[in-house]
Amino acid sequence: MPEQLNQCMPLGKYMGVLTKIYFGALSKKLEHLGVDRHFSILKAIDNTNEKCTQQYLSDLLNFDKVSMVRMLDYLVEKKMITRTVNQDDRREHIIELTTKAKKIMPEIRKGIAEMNATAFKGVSKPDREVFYSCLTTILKNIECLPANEVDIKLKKKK
Amino acid sequence: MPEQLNQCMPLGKYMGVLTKIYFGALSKKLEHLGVDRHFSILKAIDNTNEKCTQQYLSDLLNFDKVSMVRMLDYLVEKKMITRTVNQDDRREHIIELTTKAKKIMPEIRKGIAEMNATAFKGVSKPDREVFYSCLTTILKNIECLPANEVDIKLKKKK
DNA sequence: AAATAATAGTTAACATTGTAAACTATTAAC
DNA sequence: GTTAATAGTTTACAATGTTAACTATTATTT
Repeated sequence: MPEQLNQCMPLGKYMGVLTKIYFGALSKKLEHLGVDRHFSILKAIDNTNEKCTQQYLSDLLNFDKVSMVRMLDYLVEKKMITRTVNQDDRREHIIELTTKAKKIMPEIRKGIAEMNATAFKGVSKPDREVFYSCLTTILKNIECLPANEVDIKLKKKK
Repeated sequence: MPEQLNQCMPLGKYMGVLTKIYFGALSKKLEHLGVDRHFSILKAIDNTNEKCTQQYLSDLLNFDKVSMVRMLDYLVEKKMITRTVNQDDRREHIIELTTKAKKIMPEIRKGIAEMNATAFKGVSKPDREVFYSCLTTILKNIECLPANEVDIKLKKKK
């Protein structure tokens, strides 16, 4: 059992492996749609009721905007999303799912649900709630760093 | 609060930022020793009583062996570790800290402890225990995947 | 004992993501 | 109306992951 958080980093890596596993078949069916983060992006777009801009997605999923541009380029190329200029604020691009993407959303949701079921097998519901609550606290703590500790610029939004 | 694990991935990324913050000064003092994972490696070597081979470190810290070679190359270059062939099994290399590295271990331990204190601020001890226990279960669940789901090769050790 | 398989480590090539800087276009603020 | 801020893009570079091929050494098999 890890004693310190700096020994827990493989979680992200392993979840990447899980994603590959649960979306392997779906990925092949979709001309090898990238598997690592693209499914999370599609789900996030689908979940969003308000206008979905690239900045919004970057903030929500915590990808930097350069990587977001690259990933959205990829999804456009794969005909999974469309990018249209927002006429109310022409700096923004509205991201929307194509019909092709909408059709596979049920499979994506199912894959993500199965992934989570596998990960949390044997963890009780209350424990799971504590886990997510801790995770939330940690993420908050980490984002709100004491100003005296640091190069402030690390805290600033890019 | 995240509902599903695939939305929690920034934890690893943020911990990287924290590492940079808590080791920024130390890093500068050490001719800009890389900050992201090198401190964890040094701590792992220092913690190890048994013989410390590259394979052992890869397994412990969950870095693949190619990356481990690169990072150890870097640490050798920075004169923080030595690599010596194990005369009992000449395939293995024993990794040891140099005196230079041993001297800064207290600072590294302090930095890691402060990092964890920051991350867990406001999380009760029992909750923290549940958190780590969940994390352990999740990591176990993810490593022991049901064989019918997958490309078995993903499970194999590299 | 010799052939074969497995292990530890290395190297090269490539893909992905993060980061920083410079840039355009557009909107907001003074 | 000038200046500042925001959304997005592009380029270049660094770090890590992945695969495959490779050497050297040790263990296993026959």
